[in-house]
Amino acid sequence: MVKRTSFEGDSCPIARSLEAIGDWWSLLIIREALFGLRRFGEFQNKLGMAKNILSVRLRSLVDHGILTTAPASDGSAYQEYVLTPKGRGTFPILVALRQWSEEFDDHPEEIATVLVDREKGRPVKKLEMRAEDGRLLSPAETMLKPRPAPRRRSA
Amino acid sequence: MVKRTSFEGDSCPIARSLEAIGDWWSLLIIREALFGLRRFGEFQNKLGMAKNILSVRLRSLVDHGILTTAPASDGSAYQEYVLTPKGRGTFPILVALRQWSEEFDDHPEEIATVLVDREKGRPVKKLEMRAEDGRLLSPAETMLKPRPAPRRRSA
DNA sequence: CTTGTGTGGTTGCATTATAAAACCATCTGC
DNA sequence: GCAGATGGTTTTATAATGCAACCACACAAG
Repeated sequence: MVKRTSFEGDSCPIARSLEAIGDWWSLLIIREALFGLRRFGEFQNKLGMAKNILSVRLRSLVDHGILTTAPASDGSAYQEYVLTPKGRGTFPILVALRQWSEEFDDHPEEIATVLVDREKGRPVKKLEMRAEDGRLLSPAETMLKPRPAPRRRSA
Repeated sequence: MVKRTSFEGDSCPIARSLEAIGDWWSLLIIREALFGLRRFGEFQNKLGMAKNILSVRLRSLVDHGILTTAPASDGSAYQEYVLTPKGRGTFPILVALRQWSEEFDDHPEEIATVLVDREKGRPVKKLEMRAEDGRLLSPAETMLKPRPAPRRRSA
């Protein structure tokens, strides 16, 4: 087989995430969905992508439990694509991508929008990683540990 | 042209990030680089990917300023690929991807490792988004604002 | 009921990206 | 200088992507 390698079954959680949303368009579709887009035509218009590709991606996102198809909403007989909790859970990923661009992009002046605190209108802080006890952690202060054995039948 | 659409020049910072690291392999290469891998063969062995693809990806990452080629390190006349600050800045993205998988994966028992606080050995908390004044923010408490006009020649 | 229009796709075909394997150049040890 | 390891490039085949054309259905007007 010469097909694109799949990360399904890989034990690395990063690879597993990429398997679901690691392609060219999925995260942008999710971005628009977080913004409230729901209809096929809305996505197609906003993203300017080919309809067949959009079709395939939407199906894939539904298969991965990120979107779900709702029968209707405004009376029309068409269906809509709405985010599941899993889909909404990608928000930190999008924020991290956004902040990386804001911090390191070679042409930051071309970035059109800033993510702000709705209440104060001020930019949000960089994502913070904290220990269980609340200490702020740098990458160097973390490490990977083998997953603890799953406790059996003890709820 | 029928080539893959490029997000270069797009005003959305998420699209701009994806332009650099939004493909199948780049984030995994970066993941290994964060782990300390530096040599072509190390990447190739660890990731099990085709050498030509690795070659293309490494070049692309270097072009995007995420990796840089260091002339040597252990005396051998080969070059190494090391992360730039921009490259190390992707850490939160990888953490976000990891945590998303940990929280929503259909088969979490297949995930091999946990990211822990090095000092205590306890899992790190979920990434937190905070306002300038320290308030913890949910997605709904944020919004996008047009980028403030760049102040000209005022330092 | 027939025609027209908009939405939501699918199909066909050309182009590009990805993958495996073979190949090649350079370095390293001897 | 020869054998093997390292670090790639080239070749060739398959899969993914993108555009355009097409089709199905709903709805509205005439």
